Amino acid sequence: MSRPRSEDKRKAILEAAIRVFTEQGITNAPTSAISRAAGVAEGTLFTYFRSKNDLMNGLYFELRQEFNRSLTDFPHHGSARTRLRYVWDRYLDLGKACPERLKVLAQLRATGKLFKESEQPTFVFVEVLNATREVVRGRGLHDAPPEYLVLALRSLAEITIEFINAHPESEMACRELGFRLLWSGLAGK
Amino acid sequence: MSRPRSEDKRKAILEAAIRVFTEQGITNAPTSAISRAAGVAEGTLFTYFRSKNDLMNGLYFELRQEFNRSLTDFPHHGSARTRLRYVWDRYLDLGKACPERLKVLAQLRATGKLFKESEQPTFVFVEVLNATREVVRGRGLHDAPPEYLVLALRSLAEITIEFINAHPESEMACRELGFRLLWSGLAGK
Amino acid sequence: MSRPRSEDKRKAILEAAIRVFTEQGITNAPTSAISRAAGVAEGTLFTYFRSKNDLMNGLYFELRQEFNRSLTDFPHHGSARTRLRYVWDRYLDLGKACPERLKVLAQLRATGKLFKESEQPTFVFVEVLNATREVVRGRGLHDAPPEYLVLALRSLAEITIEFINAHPESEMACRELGFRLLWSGLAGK
Amino acid sequence: MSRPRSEDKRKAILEAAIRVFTEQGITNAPTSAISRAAGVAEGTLFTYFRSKNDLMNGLYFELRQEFNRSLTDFPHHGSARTRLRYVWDRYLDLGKACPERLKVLAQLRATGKLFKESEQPTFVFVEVLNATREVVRGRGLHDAPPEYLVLALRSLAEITIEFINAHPESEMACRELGFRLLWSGLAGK
DNA sequence: GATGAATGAGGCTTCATTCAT
DNA sequence: TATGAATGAAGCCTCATTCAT
Repeated sequence: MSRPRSEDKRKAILEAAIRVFTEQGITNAPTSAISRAAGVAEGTLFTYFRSKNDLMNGLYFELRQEFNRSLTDFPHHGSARTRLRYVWDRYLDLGKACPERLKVLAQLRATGKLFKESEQPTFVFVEVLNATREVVRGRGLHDAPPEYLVLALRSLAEITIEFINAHPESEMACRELGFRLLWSGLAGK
Repeated sequence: MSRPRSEDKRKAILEAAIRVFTEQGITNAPTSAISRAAGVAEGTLFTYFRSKNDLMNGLYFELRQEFNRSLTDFPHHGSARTRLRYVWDRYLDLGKACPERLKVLAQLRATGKLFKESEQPTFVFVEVLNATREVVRGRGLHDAPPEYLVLALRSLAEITIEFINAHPESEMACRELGFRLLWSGLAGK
Repeated sequence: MSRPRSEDKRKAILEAAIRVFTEQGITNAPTSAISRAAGVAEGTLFTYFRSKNDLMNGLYFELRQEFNRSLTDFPHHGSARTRLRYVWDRYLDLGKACPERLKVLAQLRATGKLFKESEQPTFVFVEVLNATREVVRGRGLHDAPPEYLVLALRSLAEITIEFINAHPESEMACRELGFRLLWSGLAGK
Repeated sequence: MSRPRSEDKRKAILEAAIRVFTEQGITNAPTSAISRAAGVAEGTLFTYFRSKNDLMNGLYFELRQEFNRSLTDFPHHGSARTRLRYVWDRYLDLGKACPERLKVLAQLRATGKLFKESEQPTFVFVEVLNATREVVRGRGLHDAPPEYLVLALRSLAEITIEFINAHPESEMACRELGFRLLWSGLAGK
C-alpha cells in the first residue's frame, strides 16, 4: 500500500494504454491487453491504478500535463493574437507528431467517466481564455462568451489535425485557414 | 397471414436505443437495456436488427435521413451564404430540439463500426460541399480544401449546440458568432 | 387439432430434415433451418410435429419403414445364407443410393432421445435375427448370441458403406470381404 | 511467482467433461455444467481451454494417448494374429473398465469438429494397419484394403463392448466370436 | 391450417478485479 | 511487489416454441 515501486512501470502502462486505446477504442480495450502491451502481469496494472477508470483518469491527467509542458516558451508578453497563434501552432504540431495522443484525449473526454477533479482547467486553457477575453472586451463584443471560443479553438484544432493527417499536402493551407476561421470570427469586422 | 413486422416496434427500438446510448454510451449499452426500454423481449430486438452492430447502422441511417428531411425548404436558388446559413440554422435548431440525437450521431461516427454503405454522403453534405466550393473558387482560394470546411462547419455546429444547451442565454450570440467564424474565415476579408 | 391437411407438406419437412441434419448434425440443426428448407413457415413445422424431438422420432420411423419397403422380394424360402446376403446387399445398395439417409438413421440412434415405441424391431431386424439363430443353432454354437450378430451386421454394413463412398473403386472387394467377415465368423469352422 | 496452472484442475475439467458429455451428449452439454462438475468457476474452464471446441480436441487427444499408454507390452515381435488379438483384447478391456471413455471418443469423432492435427494416426492405428497389411499380402488378397479392415476392427470392437456391457454374461463368447469374425474374414479360408 | 413475429431461457465467452503464491 | 490463475457477473445472440393474425 505504499507508493508503487517503479515509475517506469507506471509509464509503460500509460503508454501501452495509449496504444491499445487508439487501436481498439477505450471501452473495447481489455485491461489485459494493456498489461500485455506494457509487458507486465494482468494484476500489476491494478497495483498502479485501482481500476480501469482510475487508469483512464490518470492517463487524462498525464496527457494534459504533457501538452502543457510542450508550451515552455509561451509568449506571455505577446499580443493576444500572438499568444493564440502560439497555442494553435503547438496544438497542430502535437497533432502531427503524435496524433494518437490527442485522439485518446478526445476519447477520454467523450466517455463521460472522468472525475470532476481531473477536469481542472489547465495552463493552456487559462491562457487561451485570457487572450480571448482580451480580444472580446477590446472589441466591445460583450455577448461573445470567451468560453465558447475556447471550445471552438479546440474543436477546430482537432478537425484540422485530422484533416492534415489524412491529406498531408494541405498542411500549410489548413493551418492558416483554420486559424483565420478562428481569428477573423473573433476579431473580425 | 401472420402478424406483420410492426413499424412501430422498429421505431420503438430505435428510440429506445437513442435513449440508452445517450445515457450509457454506445459500447456500454447492453442490448437488453434497449429492448427493455423499448418494451419488447430481448429476442425481439434481433428480429428487427440482426445484431447490435446492425442496429447501430440502422440508427445512423435513420438519424441522417431525419436530418435531411428537416431541410425541406432548402433555398436551392439562394446565394452560397444563404444556403450555408440555412444549413447552419437548421443544424442548431435540431441541436436545440433534440440534442441527444446529434450526440448519438456523433458517437455512432466515432465507433468506427459503420458499414461503408452507411457512409454515403447525404443531401446536406453535398449541398454544403457545393456551396463551399463556390465560395472558395469565387475567391481564388485555390488551396482551401472545401472538404475541410465541411468538417469545420460540422464541428463548429456541434460545439455551438453543446454550449447553447449549457448556456441557453447565449443562444443568439453563439448562433451568430459561430456562423461568423465560419463565414469570415471562408470568405474572409 | 384435426389431422394435418397436407401429406405433401409432412413429407417435405421430413426430407428437409434429412438434408439439414446431414449438413449440420442433428443437435446443431435449428428447426427454423428445416422449415426454410422445406419451404414452409417456422410455425408450420409444429403443426406436423409437436416438437423437434417428435420430428426426430417421426423421421426415424419413416426411414426404417422405407428400408423395410425396399426389401420386397425378400427370399423367404432361401437358405439362411441367402437371406442374410440379401439383406446385406440391399443395405449396401441403399447406402450407395442415399448415404445421407443411413447417416441420419445412425445419428438419430446416437442421440439417445428416441422413444421406446420407436424402437420396435422391424421386419428386417426380425428376419436377420431368425436367419442368424438358425445358423447358430445348426452349428451348435450355443453361446453365440444372435442379437450380437445382428449388431455386427449393421455396424459392418455401415462402415462398408462409408468406405465404399470414400473409395468407390473398392466397392466389389469390400462388399464381398465384408460379408465374408460376417459369414465366416458366423458359420466358420 | 503466481499460482501455477494446476494440472489437477485441467484433469478435473477433462474428467468432468467425460461425465457430462456421456450424460447429455456433447452438443447438449453446457460448458457451465462441465465447470460445475469439475468444481471450478465458469470462467476457469476457459483458462485451460480457449473454447468448448478446444476442450473437445484436448479431450480427444488425451483419450487417445491414454489408450495408447495402455498398450505398454505390445508384442512387437509376435505374429500378425498375436498382435491383432492383443489390440482387440486391450480394446475390450478398456471398454469394460471405462465404457464412457470410448463412447465419448466415438462421439467426439462424430462431431466433425476435430482439428486436422488432432487426427494424426496413433500408434495403435499404425500397428493394426501394419498387421493387417501383412496378412492381406501374405494371402494374396490384393484387393482387400487394409484401411477398411482397420475400420472393421474398430466398429466390431465398439459393438462388442456395447453388447458385453448390456449382457455381461456373454463376455467370453462375444470376445471370441468378435475376433473370429475379424480374423476368419481376414485370413479365412 | 399457415404464417412468421414474439418470447425468454440459456449458451458461450469476455473481462475487470481479487487473491494465492 | 509482481504474477497470473480464479472468479462470476454480464453481454450478445440463438432457438424451440407459442400465439396473434
